[in-house]
Amino acid sequence: MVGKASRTRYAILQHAADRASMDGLEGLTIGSLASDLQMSKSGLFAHFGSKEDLQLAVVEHAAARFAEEIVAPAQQAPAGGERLRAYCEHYLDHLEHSVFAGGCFWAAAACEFDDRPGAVRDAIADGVRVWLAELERQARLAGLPRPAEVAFEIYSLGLGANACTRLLHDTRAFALTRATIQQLLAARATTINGEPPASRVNLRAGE
Amino acid sequence: MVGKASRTRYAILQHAADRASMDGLEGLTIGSLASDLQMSKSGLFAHFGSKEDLQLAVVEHAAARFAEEIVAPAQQAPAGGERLRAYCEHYLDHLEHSVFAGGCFWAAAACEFDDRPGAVRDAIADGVRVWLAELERQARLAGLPRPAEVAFEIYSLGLGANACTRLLHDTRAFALTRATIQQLLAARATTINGEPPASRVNLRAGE
DNA sequence: CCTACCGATCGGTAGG
DNA sequence: CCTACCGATCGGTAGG
Repeated sequence: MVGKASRTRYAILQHAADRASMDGLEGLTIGSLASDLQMSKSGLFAHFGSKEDLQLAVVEHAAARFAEEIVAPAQQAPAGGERLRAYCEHYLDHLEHSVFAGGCFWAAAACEFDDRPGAVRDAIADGVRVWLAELERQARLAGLPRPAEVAFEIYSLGLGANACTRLLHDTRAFALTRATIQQLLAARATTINGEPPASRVNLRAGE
Repeated sequence: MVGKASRTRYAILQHAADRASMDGLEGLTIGSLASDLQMSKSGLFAHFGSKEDLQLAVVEHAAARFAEEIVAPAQQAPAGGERLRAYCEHYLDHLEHSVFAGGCFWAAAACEFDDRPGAVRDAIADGVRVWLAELERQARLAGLPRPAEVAFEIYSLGLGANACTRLLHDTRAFALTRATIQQLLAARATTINGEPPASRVNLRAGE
């Protein structure tokens, strides 16, 4: 059974991740979260030992949501190039439908904590590393040359899409990102500068 | 003559931009800035009318520094593809040499304010728009197809390079970014999907 | 989960 | 540019 306390905790984390995607993890305050959720400050605080523990719990929660909404659905697509496209598509959908009110939680968290030492930063960095490693793995399975470059490019385009839509309110950003990713996967799969891809056939598509 | 007050103001803004690149514009506090600069709170505050005015002044200062250190030096290169490469090179140098202690001020500011309405956000968005428009202009002068895509890609790779170095402390990020940009400019300049570039010769190189 | 409270710090002001 | 101060809010605690 899922206890009342854990349901309350989930509701706190969901709301906190939403707020953090807009105002940042440091912008979260125990007082304003409590008033949003109609609890007392100390009632909310009792679920966590400190503000840092709250921030860590929010990062964990956001990782679970990312896995649920972007990584898991893409497992339907065969490994390699098609799964890479599925990741991009689900990521853009996630942005387009504003799963978190402030766009990509990870883009916001990475920028905010990239110069602050501590456990929160380490947790955010781990999440980003896992994502980059998975992109690189699929690029390699797709037989694309320089898979680390492909992973870096796709990751970067995600950051760009998030920035263009959130900051510039540029509605063309989604189409632009889709076109750019199509373009880059096509270009990479083509012989360029005399370096053909290792294989055009996805040998491990069934794994 | 440059008055004492304006020199003090410059010193405040330089230090504030440095701090903001690490802790964000909202993380700036009048008290900590004053103590860093060995002034009284109200002494520092007197240079600005409010915290928001201070943030706006910091954004303006950062725009001037970006123009000085990235845009101006690249004017040495001929317009078009070479200038695009020069922009990338100077941007990466700017990151590599940590002109601001926390890496790219603009990447940090864009993430932080992308969901907060107000004058500060508008100023940041304007700065980003100017940069994207200049990248697109040079891509067009270079005769590259889809200049808006090229601009978006280069902008995104800058965000990626900043994130990889600051958050992941990944020292390969600079080389990876340089390689990726070389790759993308080469791929774009090549006939792909039956669409040749408008012109391989930079007709307006002398402008 | 609550009320009631703590010391510290916030942005900002008065008056010089 | 300074000292001295304001009300509000911060993270966190005591005690229940």
